[in-house]
Amino acid sequence: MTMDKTFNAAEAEERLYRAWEEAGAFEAGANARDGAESFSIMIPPPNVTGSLHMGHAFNNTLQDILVRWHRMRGHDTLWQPGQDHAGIATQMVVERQLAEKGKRRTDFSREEFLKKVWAWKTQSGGTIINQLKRLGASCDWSRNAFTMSGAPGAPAGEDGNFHDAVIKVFVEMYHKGQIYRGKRLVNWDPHFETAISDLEVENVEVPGHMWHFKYPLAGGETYTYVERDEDGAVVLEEERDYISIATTRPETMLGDGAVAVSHEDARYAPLVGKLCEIPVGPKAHRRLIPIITDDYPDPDFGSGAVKITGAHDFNDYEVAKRGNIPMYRLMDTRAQMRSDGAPYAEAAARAQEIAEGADFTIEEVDSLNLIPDHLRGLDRFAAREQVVAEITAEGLAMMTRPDDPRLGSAAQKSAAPEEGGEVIVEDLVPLIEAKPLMQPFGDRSKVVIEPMLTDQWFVDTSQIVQPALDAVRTGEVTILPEADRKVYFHWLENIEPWCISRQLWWGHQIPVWYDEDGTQYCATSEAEARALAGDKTLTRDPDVLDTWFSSGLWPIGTLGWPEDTEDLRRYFPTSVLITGFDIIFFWVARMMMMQYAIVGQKPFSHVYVHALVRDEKGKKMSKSLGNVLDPLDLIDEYGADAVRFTLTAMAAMGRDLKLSKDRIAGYRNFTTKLWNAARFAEMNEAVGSTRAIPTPDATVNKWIIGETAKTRVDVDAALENFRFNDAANTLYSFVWGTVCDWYVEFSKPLLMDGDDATKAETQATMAWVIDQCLILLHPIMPFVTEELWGTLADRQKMIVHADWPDYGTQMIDADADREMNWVIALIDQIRSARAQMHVPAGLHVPLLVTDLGPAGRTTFANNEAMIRRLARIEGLTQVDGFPKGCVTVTVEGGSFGLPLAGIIDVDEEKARLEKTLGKLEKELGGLRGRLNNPKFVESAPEDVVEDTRENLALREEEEKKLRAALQRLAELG
RNA sequence: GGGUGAUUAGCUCAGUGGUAGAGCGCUUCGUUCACAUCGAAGAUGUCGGAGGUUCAAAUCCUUCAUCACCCACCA
Repeated sequence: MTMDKTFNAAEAEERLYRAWEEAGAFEAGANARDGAESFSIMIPPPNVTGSLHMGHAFNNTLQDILVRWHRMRGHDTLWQPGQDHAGIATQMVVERQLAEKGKRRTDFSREEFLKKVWAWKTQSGGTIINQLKRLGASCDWSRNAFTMSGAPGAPAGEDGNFHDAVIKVFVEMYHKGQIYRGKRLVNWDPHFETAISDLEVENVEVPGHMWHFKYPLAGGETYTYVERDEDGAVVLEEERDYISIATTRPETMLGDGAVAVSHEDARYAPLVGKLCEIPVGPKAHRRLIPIITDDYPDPDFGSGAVKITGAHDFNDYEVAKRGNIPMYRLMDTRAQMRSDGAPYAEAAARAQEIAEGADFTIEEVDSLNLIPDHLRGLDRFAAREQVVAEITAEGLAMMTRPDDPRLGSAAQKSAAPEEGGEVIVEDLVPLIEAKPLMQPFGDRSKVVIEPMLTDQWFVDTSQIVQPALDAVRTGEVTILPEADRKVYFHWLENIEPWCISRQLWWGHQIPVWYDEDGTQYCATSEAEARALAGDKTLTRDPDVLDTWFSSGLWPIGTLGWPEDTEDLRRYFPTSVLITGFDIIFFWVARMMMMQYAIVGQKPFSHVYVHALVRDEKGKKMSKSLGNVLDPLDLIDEYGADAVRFTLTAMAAMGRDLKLSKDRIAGYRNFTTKLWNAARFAEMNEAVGSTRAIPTPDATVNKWIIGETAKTRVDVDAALENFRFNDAANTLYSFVWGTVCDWYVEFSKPLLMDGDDATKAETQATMAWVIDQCLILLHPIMPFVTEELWGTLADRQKMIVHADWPDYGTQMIDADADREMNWVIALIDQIRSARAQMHVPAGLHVPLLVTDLGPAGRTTFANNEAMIRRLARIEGLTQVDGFPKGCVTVTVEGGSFGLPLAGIIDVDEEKARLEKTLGKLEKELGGLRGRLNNPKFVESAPEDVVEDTRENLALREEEEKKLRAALQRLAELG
């Protein structure tokens, strides 16, 4: 049988993966030794809507390396796969499909809609599984989990415990007082009409505008406004009948409950406790609001006076809570100005009573619609234009931008300096936009988030955060790299209540029922709630839970909790979590809190946080930039092994990796190199399935066994410490640089011209070495190694279950090591000299030697065939002195000459030797300088001093020989 | 505003106290029977600047500069 010249990845990968699956190679516990320790990893569940992107490829390659490594080591290994139901993202996909048919979600009942989502999930949810398989991920697919398995309405085949686990956790935490419902200001997404958490919004700065408006004082009252500079000198003093308010959101003026100034702001001190008028709305019903003090206003910013709109701004919300200021909600769920409730006049009248001190409740205030009738139903941005235009027309706008198209001609007039337009400004105004949603519809919704006062469910994180902090502080859970510990601590130490309710349909519906009076009944089922409620009519809370609430239970939920399962005992707590830095808060921190809160144990022992995959220019890959590299395309082009190896080799801890196709091509070449080394072995019958470590006589064979042992030790140490790139680079240089460049070349004369015994032991050694390469590479490059493993010999087991070696550095033969290093140095020197002297490749010349001692002579003789072949020389000739026109090379213990008179240029040789000498002298200078420094000899460790001395002696010897060679050249010239 | 990281060969990056490295690219040579997705040889660095600690600094400390990211953001 003849092997092809290259590995056909496209053909082999699917076949090999199928073979693994058919053999049950990835099942939990496969290849485990009796009584073996367990090793378990939970996959970060990709969104069920997702398709494999570079981040997944990176993340799962690293997991697969660890999993395959542990499995080969005979550990009881589990890689738990699964998908996340991804509330918003999934609902969005299905809603878009409906939109194409001109339908909306609300055209269907909740049950009908959910049926469609499930149908979509059943049909398309497996996409990412197949893509992970293409990458070679060795998950136990028989256990594939889903964060909504077992939910009501789930079709056949979607059964499981996850829903029950989620509900049980909610109920338990509710009854412990760790979950509560309350009216709070939350980030509201007006497009999806749901609350989202702080983590799901992104602050972006866009050019905006800050308006300054006059709020007239009640009853036409006036005061003296005095502004001073830093030294207290008066810079402005004038009578005013208004207070100036700056805002970026004029439309929210309709909901102002007060104006706040700093306690220390002398300018406004006379006004505190008085009323001012909101300069918007029908003149007959303008509302008056109190001027109060609070710590929040900064006297140096804007006018120093802040309007307080508790229902639509996070800072105002805090002020309003402190000062018992009513919070008037202005918009509906789509962020359009409210059109519900009583007419404006009625609401405004009631608001006026409240402003003047009447008692009120949050609910009552929330029911008041303070939108003037002509603005009702307008989009918030249209309302803003309208409000600005109206105020401006009244002459109450102080500063504005004359060219602002939203303002119209009235604005331009009012901005004229003579009419009190003080300064023309354009500020950067922070807006809050929705974060990018998940794949495949990755573009952000672009909708501007509206802070909205709504009833939501919260986890009181302050009650459950402590164990999550302690675990990392004490080292019970380790986080790598170190820098990410700080990120983790910082967030948890400043944690806010976690809003877990979402106004969606797709998700775990909150297990709380209300009776007519609004009393809550939290229970695991409606029957249970009914039992609590007696004969009252119950309605269930329509909200669903934040996706991260359920994925926070991923470790225990996938292992069968709340049942006390065998799996939990075997695989929990899990060993390692491998994840991207972008979900430390979303997921890692929450899993920590939740697992401790529910089962009182850590979810995992180690967290390895990896960085982002960027494009070759260092840009984040994004659809809008068009710089996305699709891992599946790359796998098609270069093979999964090359893609995996590239990601592994670039996985330096804590640093983003810039991916380029050149790099992948380079590692594809590496698979070809490995393939051809194996092909060479096969052609020379250096193959076999023996597992015993060979015990050869030939030095070169002893040497390569020691090199292999070093490599195994280094690879294990690297993987033990999550230094994936070290593992990859160690293997790369061993396979290419040591095995292919040297050992295979050394073996050729032995295999072709050696005696039978030498040939046989070399075949055996090479077979073993190649097998070791395959085994050690298998976790990183599973496909090509499995293919070669099967091609080279009949095996008892596939390589996926091959025994990971445990031999160590005791296999290094120090004499063999020294000898081969000498041989390699000699060959290097001769090659280098030949190349620089332009000696034709075809010319083999004798190697002359004057001063090689008996030991060197033996070493040379032992390896003569190899040296002759690789350095292209004829035999060794003892001479009394080198003839004229001889190229000289020096190695430890001797100098050699290549008689090339008439072929080489004497001047070139002289230049070459002088260059070598120059480098040598620089080095000698350094060495001598150090040894002449008494402090160095005193302070440096003994072995360092000793090494330096030895090195100096060697270099001095070399220097002598080089000088002699130069001397001969001089005589010649 | 707070925090974290980065700055090393033309490019992308390893390298946490002891003689500056890899891959890619570049130059020269090579059709020897594993591999041209290859081989051999070669050039290229005041390790961001400035101080300091040390016998010894790319590495530790201070400071500055530039870049990146994260968090919180003044109405």
